[in-house]
Amino acid sequence: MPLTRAGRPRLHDQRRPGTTARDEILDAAGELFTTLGYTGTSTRSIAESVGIRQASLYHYFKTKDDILCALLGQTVAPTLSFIPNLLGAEPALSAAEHLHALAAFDGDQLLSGQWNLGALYLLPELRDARLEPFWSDRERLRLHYLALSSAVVDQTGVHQAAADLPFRLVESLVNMWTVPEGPERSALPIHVADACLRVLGIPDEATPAVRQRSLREVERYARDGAASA
Amino acid sequence: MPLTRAGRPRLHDQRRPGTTARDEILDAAGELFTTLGYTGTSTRSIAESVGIRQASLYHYFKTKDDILCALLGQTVAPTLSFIPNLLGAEPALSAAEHLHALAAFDGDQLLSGQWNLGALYLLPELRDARLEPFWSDRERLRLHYLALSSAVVDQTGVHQAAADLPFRLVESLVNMWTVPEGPERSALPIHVADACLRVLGIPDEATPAVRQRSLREVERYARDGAASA
DNA sequence: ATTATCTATAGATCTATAGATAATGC
DNA sequence: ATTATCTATAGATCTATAGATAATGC
Repeated sequence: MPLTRAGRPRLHDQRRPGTTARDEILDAAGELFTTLGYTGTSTRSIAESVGIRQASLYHYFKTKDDILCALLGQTVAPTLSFIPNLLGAEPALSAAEHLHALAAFDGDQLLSGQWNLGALYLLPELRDARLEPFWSDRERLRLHYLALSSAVVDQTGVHQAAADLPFRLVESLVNMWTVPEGPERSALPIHVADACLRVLGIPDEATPAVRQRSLREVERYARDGAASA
Repeated sequence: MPLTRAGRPRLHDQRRPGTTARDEILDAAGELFTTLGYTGTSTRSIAESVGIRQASLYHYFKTKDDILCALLGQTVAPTLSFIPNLLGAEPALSAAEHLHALAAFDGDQLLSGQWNLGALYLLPELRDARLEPFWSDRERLRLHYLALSSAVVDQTGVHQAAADLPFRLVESLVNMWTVPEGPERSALPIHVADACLRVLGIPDEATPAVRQRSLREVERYARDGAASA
């Protein structure tokens, strides 16, 4: 266990959490990209915020884009890999239960990170072609929400136009980062998941039963499923 | 009626709609800021897109910020000035009717412009102090949604956490600009307004009556109110 | 004279690369 | 030898200003 690492020493002590320099850079970039935007954040400001020189970033990332891609990879992927788990639940989940569990898990992902990484998807410069893989992941997620919601409105009789709204409701959690950390904020994802049901025409009286089954699946995954993945 | 205007002639013909150079600039900036972001748009690209030289922008706007401010002024203000009209309706509107009308009008504003100007509020660089007046206008609007929604959930028994969601649902229309222009898209604001009621616990069966009264107020304003303002 | 544009440019960035330097590891 | 950092810098931007120029208006 070396007391110091190989390579020329830094001029400044570590300022950012993370066991590797790469993680320190991603932490700084996560904060700056989400607060100042991608183009609004210079590689120099990232480096300063880590406590290294601007050129040293390029030892870990080929371009500024690469830093953004590494951050984006942390966002949609966990929710996408949660989906097969819901599809395989025994006994099978109803569309409403599946949707509720998805919304609760996804919402929790969006709010629980150190920085508001979900907001990166709202940056206009992200529409660029080089970032297409991340958009198509997100689009797959949206279509999954849409299919589940569509099945629900078929039963409740609410207009099909409502089927896009659960995805939008969960997405809007990225605009709720102003809520201070605490029990109120932690409860937001479940309130939003409940709201997804109401917006599709499921009466409020029917939600406790759906919520109970849904949260059981989410917690089971948090306990077993994620560990085995 | 002069055939040509005073001042040195431009090198290129007009490319942008608008009767004044200022409007041409705002049109170009509206497109570029909403698609590439604020920092991602250079003053040179705005000028090129208008068909003038970069320095000529500064005859109309003191700084790049000034261009953004002029665009932001076009967004929240119309909805805010619609509110007194709803408060003065005779006979008085119920909270649900008032909320529905507000959502339908606001949603229509967000979708009907030439560019997706509502998305400017999602740009992270906008959090800056110099743009504070626009944020506080938007916050006033949010609190109005919140008060109305709060009154509705008091009656339906749905959890208070739902009271922030109608504002978020309407706001999410800025992420629906991908829907192609046509009847489906024009119907979105009303579907979202309906969804605001369901999310607060009003059953779908009760919405047609609310919608009827709400849309009567919106149309009355479109006919008389806005003209007199 | 006034106006709206133009050309030219200052001075401050910005990203990325080249290559030196100062540690550890073998 | 390998690694992680550093210094230095090229070349391409970017915003904003100064001042020339080519119209109309009186």
